[in-house]
Amino acid sequence: MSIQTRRERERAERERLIVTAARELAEAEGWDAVTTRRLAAEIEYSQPVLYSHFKGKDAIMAAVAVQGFGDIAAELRAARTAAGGAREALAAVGEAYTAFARRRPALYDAMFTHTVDLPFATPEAPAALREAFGELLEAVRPIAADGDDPGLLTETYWAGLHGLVTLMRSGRLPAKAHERRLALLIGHFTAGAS
Amino acid sequence: MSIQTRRERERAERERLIVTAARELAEAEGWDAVTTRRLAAEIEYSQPVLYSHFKGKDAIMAAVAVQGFGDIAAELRAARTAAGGAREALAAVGEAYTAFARRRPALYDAMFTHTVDLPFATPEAPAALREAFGELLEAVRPIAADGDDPGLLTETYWAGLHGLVTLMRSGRLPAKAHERRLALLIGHFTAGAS
DNA sequence: AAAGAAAGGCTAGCGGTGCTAGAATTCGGA
DNA sequence: TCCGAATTCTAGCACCGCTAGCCTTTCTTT
Repeated sequence: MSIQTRRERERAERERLIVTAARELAEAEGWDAVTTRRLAAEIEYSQPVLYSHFKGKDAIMAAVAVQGFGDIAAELRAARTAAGGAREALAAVGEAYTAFARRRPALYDAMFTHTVDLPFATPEAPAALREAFGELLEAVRPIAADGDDPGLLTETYWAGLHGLVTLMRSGRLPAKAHERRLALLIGHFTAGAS
Repeated sequence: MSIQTRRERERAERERLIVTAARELAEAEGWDAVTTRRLAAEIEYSQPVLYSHFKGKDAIMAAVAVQGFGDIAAELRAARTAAGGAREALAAVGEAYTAFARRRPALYDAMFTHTVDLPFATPEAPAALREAFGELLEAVRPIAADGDDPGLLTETYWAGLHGLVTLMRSGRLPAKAHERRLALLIGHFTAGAS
């Protein structure tokens, strides 16, 4: 049994190596630079090894995305719990979200832009993903008006944040006034709340 | 001179043919199906002909996008002018925008998702693009509070709409509750307006 | 009308992509 | 020590965007 477990351990380690290499390469040079050949060279194995771990390149990106959900969940939680009132918490979470997107664009793309076959708004979604959404939800819930579904309101707020960062990163919105736009979004969502 | 003008006319016609073929192919089978070989076959010329009209595939997509801006501008204007009050106009424009995105996803991607080197928030932006944004602006302006920059508010509203449609189309938001999310977004933007 | 010049489109090919079949190698167990 | 099984690699497929250079067609000039 010991040999078997060692093999499995080494295999898991190599899988982590692949995901880490993909993430670092993407963050350093963008996803276009992450080719299967390049990635194979990076981990010092041949290309087909990648396919014994993942179904294809998209699956590798999905694994990177899951890592990212863990990261952003932690950052959102830190921002939320450090804030004073409900208004401040919503603003802090919004700022943390857009800051994450701007600081780690490649990771953000894997998580929210690239087509990926991860289950999202279902119970089968990865734990890290549900946790990240949960942080948004906890920040939105206190400012939800009576009769508003907090989940739907969170999705709408999330869409606003997502739209801001994607339009800005593609050059369709000038980065200059980002803070003011974000303030407008937050202001309209907190209008009439305590 | 007549020969020269005939040549130019034929050349312009062929250019239109390329853009139309690209748009139709993209709308029928998605942008992945739009390869230079496929496109060349569609217009019954060889590949290099494409490059005598456009710098590359991205430039063809940009040309398709510009067509799309004209389309959406017309639809937004129709929705806005048909609406009664300011609130209704904002809602109508929002609904028209998301309906356009859902009805013509490939076109929407070329316009708002795909990386493209069109100038956006500058005076050099294509006329159709500025017109489309202008329609949004005219719908938002009446509900802007004193002290709010209408342009920035429009950009923020636009980001909300864009976030909703992109997250929904990538499967990250369930399509089911789209109308309710849209209503929430519109409601928060019209809060406190006439 | 014939010859030269210019313009335009085509064939063929380059270097790259994601992915895979099948050979070669390594390694544990008898 | 040898065999069988698991694993890794080499080599290659079909496709991508793009381009060099030949060849045909068309216009201009003598």
